[in-house]
Amino acid sequence: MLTDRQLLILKVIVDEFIRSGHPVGSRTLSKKEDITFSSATIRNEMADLEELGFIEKTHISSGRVPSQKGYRYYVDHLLPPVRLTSEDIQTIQSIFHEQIYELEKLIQKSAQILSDLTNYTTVVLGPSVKEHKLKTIQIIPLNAETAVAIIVTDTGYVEKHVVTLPPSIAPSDVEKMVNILNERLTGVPLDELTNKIQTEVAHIFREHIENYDYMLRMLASSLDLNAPAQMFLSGKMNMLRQPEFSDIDKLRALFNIIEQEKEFYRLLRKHNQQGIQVKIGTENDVEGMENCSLITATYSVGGEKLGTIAVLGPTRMEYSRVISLLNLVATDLSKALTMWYQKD
Amino acid sequence: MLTDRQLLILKVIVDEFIRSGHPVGSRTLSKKEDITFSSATIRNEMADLEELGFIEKTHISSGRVPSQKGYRYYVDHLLPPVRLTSEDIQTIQSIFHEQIYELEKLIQKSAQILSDLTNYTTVVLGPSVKEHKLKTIQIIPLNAETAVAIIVTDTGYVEKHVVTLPPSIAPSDVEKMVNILNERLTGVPLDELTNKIQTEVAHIFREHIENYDYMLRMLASSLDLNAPAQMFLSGKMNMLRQPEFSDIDKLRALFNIIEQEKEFYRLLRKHNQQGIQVKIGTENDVEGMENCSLITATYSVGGEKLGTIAVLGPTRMEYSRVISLLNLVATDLSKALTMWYQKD
DNA sequence: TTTAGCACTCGCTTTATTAGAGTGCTAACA
DNA sequence: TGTTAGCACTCTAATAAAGCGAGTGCTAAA
Repeated sequence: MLTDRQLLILKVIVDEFIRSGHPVGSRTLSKKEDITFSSATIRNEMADLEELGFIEKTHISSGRVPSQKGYRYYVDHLLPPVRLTSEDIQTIQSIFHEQIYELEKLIQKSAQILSDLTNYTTVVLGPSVKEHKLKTIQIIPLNAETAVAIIVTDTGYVEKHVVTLPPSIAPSDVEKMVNILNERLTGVPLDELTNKIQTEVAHIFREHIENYDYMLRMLASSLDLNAPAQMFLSGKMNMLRQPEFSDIDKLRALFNIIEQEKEFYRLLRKHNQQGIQVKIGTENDVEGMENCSLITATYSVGGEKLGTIAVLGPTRMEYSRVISLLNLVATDLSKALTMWYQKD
Repeated sequence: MLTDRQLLILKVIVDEFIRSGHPVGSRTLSKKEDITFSSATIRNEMADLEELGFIEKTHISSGRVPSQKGYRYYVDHLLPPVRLTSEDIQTIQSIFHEQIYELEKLIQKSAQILSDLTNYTTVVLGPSVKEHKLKTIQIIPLNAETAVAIIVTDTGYVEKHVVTLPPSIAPSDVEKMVNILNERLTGVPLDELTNKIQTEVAHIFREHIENYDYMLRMLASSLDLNAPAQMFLSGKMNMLRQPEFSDIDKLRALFNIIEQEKEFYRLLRKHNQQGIQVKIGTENDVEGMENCSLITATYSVGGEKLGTIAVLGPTRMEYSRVISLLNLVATDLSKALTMWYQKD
């Protein structure tokens, strides 16, 4: 539908606008090396491209700016193949060459490096803990009334809850309880714990433990992991550098969304298939993100999706570079995690 | 040195400037209810106050603005006694009436409520974990190579480290080790752990544990709590509302400081005596905080300082209100914590 | 000592002016 | 028929000029 020349012009407009941030005029365009025809010709073509909705004017006699549709087309069909500099590659691989033993740290580091390299904001949705398998439960009494319940998973994830104990409970009962729990529940995925306790543990408790009812309720409440999945954010402040957010009100609107985290959680969860996904402007379907694009990738272990890693920037984003970087980080992260999980 | 009338004028200028954010002129002042004399008189007095350095002009024919010295005098001698609204008081006390069993949550909540009520940023320096006493150490093997070491203190604080085990170690040895550690170290403050291990535990290890050397080093590294004390921040984005930071560059400078956390840590640590402390502008001695004031208070248990809670805002801050709120929160937090600790 | 009055100073807002970048259209050219 | 040069026109952004208003300092009178 679009001629080669139109495609060329569209591509150069987007490239140039991403580079400079200013609307692109026909004269500027005609001076680009790839362009062999005159500014008048370009003007004609631009009029067509505008009619088709790929580019827009900011005012009647201004240069052109890519529309959302234009960005979409650019991302889908015109992305220049960007080779990352070896510096970038090295920076990224350096984190994965270090021996890092903590999942959270590794993820946090990935997010940080990505936001540093892109100058945008990075969001990572951590692996859902629900599928991790219980390694051990410990209940450690702190004083007469309270104890801290600690759950450790096979991935090294640790969660703690401070709980109140019934005043009458015997220390030996707590110990007995913990033993029963570990005996029965080790290896069970966290999201099945509550169930399993009801079906398999409850009746044993009933036999052996005083106050079993109270204890069961306590367990249920502290095992009910309301924390859905950890979210890691890095480079929030990079948004301050983007000229599209030099307006303090827009900035505030955006930060509101970022700080809420809820929306992001939804957006990142949506991404289910493998590979890179680019959502431009209103495609995100979040009020206040009309001027933002979100590029997401999943990371996985042995083909099974673990979480999502994403870069948030203005629609005028360096798509090509960000996609390449994100791809690399996601791949390396997946590799690192696969190694990690294989140790079991 | 200052006449009563000058004091009155200074006070009204500061109050009015804090309220409106605009330089205060003699005519505006003369209309205030407390003021019984004419604008010309005020002009004369203002000239004197300016000469003494308490107020400044933003330009030659502008109204007056408090200087840093002016704020200082105001805070030291002219603070209007503010009675908090009962709403404010209720809001604050509501958090402390709930039963909250986790120290971190309680502190985080205090910070949040304070930033919500003041519309400024709140920083809390958590209790230094170093003085907490060890309740138990657990080492939970995850797979052949790694284990997670968990430290629990008498306050319910939990810290974890993923560690590598030497391939040759026997599970029974790990168990033995943990037993020895708990036997010898329970009740020892965290910052003495390393020491105690060297003096009391090392030789026992030597007798009973293979690879004792490696294990000791591992323990040392995972017990060396480089985390000095947790810092909780709340309401960072409130700074976006302050007109003094409508300039994006100033905003960025400030956020840089806030995100670094290092400076704050230093500032909050400095505050050692009891009571409220107000640091205005350059008194903070941090580049980029010339336009900010920091109001700090300590919270404590039984008279012993545990941590610091602070509100950061522009020099044009509602000192009176913030001081009252901070005072209340710090007091209530101390009470709540005293209750908490008494349970032992 | 206080106050009224007045000349004067600036910052801020509005209005004009201009330069520059860009467009659309037309007519001529290959 | 597609391409290009040329031209009139539009609009922004930057700069200058003008007027308003809030405020000052000084003087002289009460």
